[in-house]
Amino acid sequence: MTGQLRADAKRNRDQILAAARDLLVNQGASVPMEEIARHAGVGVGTLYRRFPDRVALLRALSVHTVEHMTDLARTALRTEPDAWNALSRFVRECVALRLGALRSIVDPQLHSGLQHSEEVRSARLDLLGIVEQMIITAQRDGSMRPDVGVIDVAMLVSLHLKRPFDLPGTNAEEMDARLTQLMLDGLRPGSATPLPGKPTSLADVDWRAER
Amino acid sequence: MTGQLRADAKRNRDQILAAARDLLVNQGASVPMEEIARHAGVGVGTLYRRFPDRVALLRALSVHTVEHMTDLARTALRTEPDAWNALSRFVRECVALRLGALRSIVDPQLHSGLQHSEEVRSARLDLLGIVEQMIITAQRDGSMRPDVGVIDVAMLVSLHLKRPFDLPGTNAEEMDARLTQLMLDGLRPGSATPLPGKPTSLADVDWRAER
Amino acid sequence: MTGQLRADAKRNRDQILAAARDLLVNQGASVPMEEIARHAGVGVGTLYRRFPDRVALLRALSVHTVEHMTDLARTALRTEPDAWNALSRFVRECVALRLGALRSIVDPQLHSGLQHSEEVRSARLDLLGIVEQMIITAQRDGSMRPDVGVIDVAMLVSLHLKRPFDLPGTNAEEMDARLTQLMLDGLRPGSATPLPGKPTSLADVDWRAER
Amino acid sequence: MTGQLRADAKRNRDQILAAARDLLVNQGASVPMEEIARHAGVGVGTLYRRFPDRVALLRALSVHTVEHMTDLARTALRTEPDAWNALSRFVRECVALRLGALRSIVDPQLHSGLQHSEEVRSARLDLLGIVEQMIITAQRDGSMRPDVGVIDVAMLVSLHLKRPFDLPGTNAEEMDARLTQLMLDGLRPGSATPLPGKPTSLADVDWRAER
DNA sequence: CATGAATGAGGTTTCATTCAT
DNA sequence: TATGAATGAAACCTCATTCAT
Repeated sequence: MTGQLRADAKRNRDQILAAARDLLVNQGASVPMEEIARHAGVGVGTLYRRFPDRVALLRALSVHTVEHMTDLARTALRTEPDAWNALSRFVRECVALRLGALRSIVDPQLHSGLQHSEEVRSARLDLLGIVEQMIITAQRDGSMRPDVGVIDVAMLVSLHLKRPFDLPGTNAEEMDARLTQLMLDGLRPGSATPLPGKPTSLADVDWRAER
Repeated sequence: MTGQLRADAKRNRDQILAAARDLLVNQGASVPMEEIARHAGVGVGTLYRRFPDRVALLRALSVHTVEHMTDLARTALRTEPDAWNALSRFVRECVALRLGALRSIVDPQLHSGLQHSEEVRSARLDLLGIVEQMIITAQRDGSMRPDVGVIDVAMLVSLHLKRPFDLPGTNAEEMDARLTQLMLDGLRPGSATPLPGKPTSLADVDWRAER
Repeated sequence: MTGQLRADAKRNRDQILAAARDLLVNQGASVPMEEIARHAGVGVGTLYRRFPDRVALLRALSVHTVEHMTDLARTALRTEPDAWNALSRFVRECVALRLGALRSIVDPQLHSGLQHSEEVRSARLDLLGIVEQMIITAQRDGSMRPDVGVIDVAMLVSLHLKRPFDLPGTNAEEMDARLTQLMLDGLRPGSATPLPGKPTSLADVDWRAER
Repeated sequence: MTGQLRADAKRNRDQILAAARDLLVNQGASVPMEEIARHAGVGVGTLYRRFPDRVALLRALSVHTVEHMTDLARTALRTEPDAWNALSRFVRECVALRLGALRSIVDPQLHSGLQHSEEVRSARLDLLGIVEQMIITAQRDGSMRPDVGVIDVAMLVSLHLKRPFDLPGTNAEEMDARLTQLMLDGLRPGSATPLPGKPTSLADVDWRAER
């Protein structure tokens, strides 16, 4: 009985998250709460009942998205023949789905770190752990240049989550695919040029300090 | 006397543009006009005298920035030994100066195309013309993969103008440099993987239609 | 079975009234209905089933409180040696219990008279009747100045129901007691100064007109 | 020239404070900001330009009012033949003008101490200093009971600032005057009954701790 | 009948823009 | 001409009340 009610509530919650994701990705970080509510087919009150304020919504969205990415990563790792293929499939999927909580939606510069709840942080660590594993294996296989680390890849991906602009004579999906491929090619050993500094691994980051 | 006034006016205009750039790049697209005016050391009234509204300011800023980029490109082309070096230096400089971060702020998607004044368009064409020239030459030299076009490069650069996030254990400038290098390596022939679609050249774009 | 239900219902009602009184007295007139419900350990729905709206709740609370005051008055009259002692004990008890703080919360000025249900009015008349009786007797005894009426006393008491503010170096109960005593001393014949106007007795009030 | 502008601004500020006082006194602490603005004849924006938020407005109102009271006190002390007369005139004037920032408008219980800016505190200390001086002198003269202190009087006055409710057959001003007189009579030596505790003087209060 | 989810009107606050000085 | 005050539309958020389960 309560289960029933919860079902409705859950559906609403999901619709809100979906609407928020759509609008944030397509129209930028300043979409009015009312518009999100409208798109989700609920009243503002409902939105605010689920998410006490804008930041809470963004946080929930982050977690949700990162978890989705983690699923994709795990599946890729399980399904693809080798680590490099897993990584590149994962990256392509993230870009195609514009799964951007890694950074572009919940932008540190814009929201000054408010979103760094423990929940977000730990979801992110899970994900990055898997990606790092892919990277290490691919490097061991010789299919990836040895001088890059998870953080390099994470940032690269997060940059590519920004939607490239539409130009007449250009197709958005194709553009995405091209740019992603160019990025992946840059991670290959073939044309590697020495990088300044050292790769940062997960262990190198002081997550505590990440204000 | 008018000369005096003009000088003052010019100084005001420049201060406003500088302040706007700083604030927009560092604090995001929603900086209030009043804050821009304050940082420029003028009243809002003065700001509005120079730029009739927010969009006009952003447009002016775009033009200004693109012109700066054009200077850099020309200089690089003149100074560097070959086209590839010119291109990579140009790209590095743009990223380091975060030039054109405005491209991402004054984003077609975000600001619904209002900024496509003739002025912006033509400044941009100038710039892209030079870049395309660099690309074609570099490709002829064999120092750049042949399957990319200006638009690919422009979008790639524009993605990299987004400031990567700060992580403890990471240095922002170094990070910038690493990511830029990875991007440039992806443009080399060494590890080129076939790209979907065809490269778009300047001539392929129907600039009229670019709403 | 209905008996059971009734018992439950009664308990709910009482819990709601108690919670409402606590919160209204301590946190002011703007306590949300949801918070009252929560404190009473019921859902909002239940609260609204018992009291159709906020005003109805306040009305019920008024009646409840006034009835409690009436009990105190009757008991004081029965127990104390004389009318003055009865009156002062009654007043002290009201202040100590902050009874009728609702009078000030459910304030005619504040809530535009909505609460003047017949029920409230008649409960109030009962109470004031007893108090007037105390006053008349005390005045006859010579223990109270003759130029004050029930309305004076009622208003005086109602003013003292406002909680005095806490100051470090001050004890709230003691402060209450001191101020109440000062008020009572003012009602004595000892230092009486002529008052402007005439005392108003119950009979002088046109309760019909009290919108 | 700026002086001119300031003059306008000043006038607006004063109108806002006046409107706020009226509405707060007559309609309670929850008057909408918009209504205050409307009554002051300005737009909401103007109100918010002068007072960053509701609390700031209340604070300013407090200071303003306390300063007015201080004027009244000083004048009374200068004009009246003795301290007791000065004190009672001062009290009567405060009540008549409903000058209530001492406590009833800016209610600690309602606004949880936010209003305790240094400005308010010091204005209040000034006022209380003068009142204490009146009290001490009056007590020395034998015209006031010796067992009360400033804090007693301050609280008494603050209680009386609440507007007594209108009853048909009753005149508000007269009622005010009667109640005030009763309070003053309670402060006389004539009918003094021992009070619990000790009087608190200004020096006894730890103003630092007054959260 | 109890519950708590949903609703939306209304209050608070911000900010682009206009206008008086 | 520069200034900053004023304006009001629009965003954010709260809460009284209704309604589905």
